[in-house]
Amino acid sequence: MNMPNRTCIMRLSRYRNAIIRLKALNFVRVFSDNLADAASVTAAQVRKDFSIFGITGHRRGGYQTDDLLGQLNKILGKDRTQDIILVGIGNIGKALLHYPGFEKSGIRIVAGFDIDPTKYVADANIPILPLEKMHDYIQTNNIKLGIIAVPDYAAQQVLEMMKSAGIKGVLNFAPICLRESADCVINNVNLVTELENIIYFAKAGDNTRGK
Amino acid sequence: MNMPNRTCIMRLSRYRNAIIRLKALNFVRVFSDNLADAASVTAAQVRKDFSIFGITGHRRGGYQTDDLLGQLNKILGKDRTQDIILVGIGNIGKALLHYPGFEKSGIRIVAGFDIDPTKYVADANIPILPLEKMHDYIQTNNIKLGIIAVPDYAAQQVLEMMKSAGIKGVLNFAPICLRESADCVINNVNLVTELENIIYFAKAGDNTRGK
DNA sequence: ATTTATATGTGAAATTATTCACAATATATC
DNA sequence: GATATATTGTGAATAATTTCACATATAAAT
Repeated sequence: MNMPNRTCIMRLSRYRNAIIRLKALNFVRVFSDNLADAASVTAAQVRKDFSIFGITGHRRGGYQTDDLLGQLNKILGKDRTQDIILVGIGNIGKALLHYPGFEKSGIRIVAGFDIDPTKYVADANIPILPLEKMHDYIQTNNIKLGIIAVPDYAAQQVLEMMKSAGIKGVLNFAPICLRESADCVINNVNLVTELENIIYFAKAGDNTRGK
Repeated sequence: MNMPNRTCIMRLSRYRNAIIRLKALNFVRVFSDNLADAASVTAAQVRKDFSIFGITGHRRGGYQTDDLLGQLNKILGKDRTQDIILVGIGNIGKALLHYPGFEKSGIRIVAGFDIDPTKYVADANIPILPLEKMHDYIQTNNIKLGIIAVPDYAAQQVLEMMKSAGIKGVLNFAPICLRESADCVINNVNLVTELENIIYFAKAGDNTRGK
């Protein structure tokens, strides 16, 4: 059995999104070709991805929509609520704090942290607490996931704090490339970089770019 | 000469970020190994990436920091301001509207659009206009780039409107995978998918995932 | 000026990811 | 029930990407 890589898991998420839409259209079963269209990949890729996880369908019968969704939910951790903390209640942080997509998807930001006292709101639905309290909070509540949305110069330090408290996975929006280590997975999302990418390829005119 | 792919351009952006930081530390020259560290790649990768663009350094002397930054700026479109429009003034849209990283990086959101009249602010620094006015605006101002931050069900339609008006590159935050076409580059950024990715690999424990 | 040490630039090799193609088999049809 | 048809599952083939490794050049040292 092959190990899935990052892009494979990303595709699984896309398949799941597609299945949810197809279920809403009363699809009882779904074919690799349908998912391929919805996720902009080939049907062979869909089946290969499924085979990594031992997901099987029926020859000529495709996949049972409900069954498939259940299996993807399990793989992607959708079988329970995922608690996560957010550090940096600035521009991006505030938007993430109230992003409805997270709640819809079983991801719950349980607390926010900042160094700026004017940001503190201890009694809110999602409390905003002093950064000094983060370590305790993580340990007391056994949090394993974090989002970093602080300025670049503070990101590395926040990461170290998170790791020392037991965080195992981080989504980083600070415009600096945080390095992942054996004990902590990192996903760097740099909004400027994403835009620079489309600027480049839009300028190039023809978009014959790879994956 | 090889064609650069998406990940190559993303790496170039990272190298650029690193160079800016190193310049602030008064580095006059920089080695592939330095950039590799900062961007979490290998030194050979850095040199291969540069060779695609004909960027050369000096054997045993590395790269002149200023010169290198200039070349990367040119490739990434930093030699001029990039004007871009934003559709969807919701949670994420508002954050992007005032994201300081864009301005710092020569990216200027020139107008926002929404279907909700309560969002309109015609006389603001960045005007928020009715969606019906987007087509004209794009053509009058010769805009080539757009950001989509609308709900999933509206994203495809907004994309079609953008394309018909002449947009050539789109950064999409709606949680649906928009398909790119020969005349328009698309970058899909799905926040939930990004998180699901770290949820999966953090749970897996060891993070021996590929690129 | 000569030597030495070190970093580049790049083909070749290795690795990783994707697509092809088809046997196996289940569904649908008659 | 038999037959035709469509879709899976997967090894093999291909393609893409990354790493290796070293000849080449150049900066620094003596």
